[in-house]
Amino acid sequence: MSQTASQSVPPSSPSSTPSASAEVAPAFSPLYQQIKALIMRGLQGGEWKPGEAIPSELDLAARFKVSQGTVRKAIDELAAENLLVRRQGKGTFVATHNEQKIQYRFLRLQPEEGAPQPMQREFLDCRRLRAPADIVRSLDLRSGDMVVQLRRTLSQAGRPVVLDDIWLPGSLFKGLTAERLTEYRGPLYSLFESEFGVRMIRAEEKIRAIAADRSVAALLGVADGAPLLSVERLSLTYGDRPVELRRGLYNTTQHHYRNELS
Amino acid sequence: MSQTASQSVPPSSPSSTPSASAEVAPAFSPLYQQIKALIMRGLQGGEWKPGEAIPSELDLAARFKVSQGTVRKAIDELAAENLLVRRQGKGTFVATHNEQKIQYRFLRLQPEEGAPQPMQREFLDCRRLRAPADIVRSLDLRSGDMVVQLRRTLSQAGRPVVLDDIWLPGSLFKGLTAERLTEYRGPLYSLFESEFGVRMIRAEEKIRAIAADRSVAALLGVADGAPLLSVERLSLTYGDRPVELRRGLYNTTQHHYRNELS
DNA sequence: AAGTGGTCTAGACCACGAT
DNA sequence: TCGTGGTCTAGACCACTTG
Repeated sequence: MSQTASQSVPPSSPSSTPSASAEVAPAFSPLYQQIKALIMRGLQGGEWKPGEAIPSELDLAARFKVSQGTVRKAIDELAAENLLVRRQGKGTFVATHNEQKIQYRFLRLQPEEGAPQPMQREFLDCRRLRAPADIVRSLDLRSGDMVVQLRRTLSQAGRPVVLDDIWLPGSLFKGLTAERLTEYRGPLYSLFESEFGVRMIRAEEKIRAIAADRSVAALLGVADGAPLLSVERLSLTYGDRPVELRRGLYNTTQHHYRNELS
Repeated sequence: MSQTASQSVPPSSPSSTPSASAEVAPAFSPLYQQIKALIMRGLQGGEWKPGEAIPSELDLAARFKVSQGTVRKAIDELAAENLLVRRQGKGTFVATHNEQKIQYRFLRLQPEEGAPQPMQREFLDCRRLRAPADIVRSLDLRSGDMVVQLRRTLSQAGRPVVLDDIWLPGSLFKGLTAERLTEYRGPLYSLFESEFGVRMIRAEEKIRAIAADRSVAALLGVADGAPLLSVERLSLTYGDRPVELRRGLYNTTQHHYRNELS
């Protein structure tokens, strides 16, 4: 804590926070935000792995020399951002993509009627190539960098519903092969998390309606020119660094994309 | 407060909260939740109107005979749900749909490039009729109830981008006419709020891709069969009562629907 | 019974906005 | 200068989970 920890003794200089040089704009942040940043750094650095418990509030309070209430507020915000999950009586846990409950944390597609069903995956392609210009831009790479490109479908009752094209930075996904993909049980993000230490925290989606071209129509089993939902998702990890670009095409005759506004 | 307000004197009976009969499941809720419910009742009852300030935290604490911290936590949650807006140094205000800043609180459509522009509205239709069966179901009406049906477009640079069909319970929107609609400046929800006291708090959307039929294609200036984004929105007011069904068709050649996941 | 998160209180001080 | 929300603390007790 650069900010004086014991509030009862006021700091002599009012702006005692910043790191002396370079920094100009922030100049101050509440204690709990600093604690939040420290916890986040621990998460990013792998001090606590997904699914594991972080230290108790009292432990963290002792470690950081602040009150439990301050730690609590930091954790509250991290829990609100879905980075942590509180469980009363048990502890606070690092969020993960392989919870038994919500299978696809980011997939908003729902069947028109009835409860969400598990989907069957099939991988059609997995290759490494130099990133095309648009991918370079989206993933914030340098031109010439390698990317892994995947293509897969999600099916329900034998009918393909989703066709995903996925691009991943080659530097982060060194040993990713078609084999690893097909043999892995569970969501892709779960594999990314456990095998490559890449944790998707947040994502931004751009949604459009497009017409199926011939090749896509064949893969999804729809008519040429049929309307499809185009979902372009950019997934981000800690520090809002982009680590996946996904272009999905959804057949929405039996499904819809569900969203809540407030 | 049915729960004992002064914590220092513990209640003799541990389960002194519930209202004796009928209720079985809840049987207990934290003090701040009860305060939250009371504030929400004030909002619903119109004690404080949209845009107005609610009493200060200390005032509310005094009124409800609880500490400021408890009121604070209640308000925190209401602010997180976008029912209230905190403004440091000024007070806490009732959320409204006619803020200068975000013009369309619920419209997620963005131009492909450049900043969001204001859109031109045009009303094509406004009529009262007996609710069709599907509308009855969605709006939780009784069969035979009247509804107001609107049709309008939103355009940008002279090109129509959105075609909305809107259904509203007739009982809530008694004096709604085409004139009122065309002469009103500002978002529809702002008009609903100020003229009819109907406040949209939350909404659920189902999104699909569909092909434009002939009449729609003509209105949106696209080819017959062109893919369009179909956005079905159910808007809810206090107590999750549905008060609007909106079927929108978006031309997403120059725009996209933006969403954030976490 | 022990340990965890969850609630509640009371009081201090800070930062912001209006006066 | 005053009133507002925002931060921080310290301590009490409650509710849930595990041994």
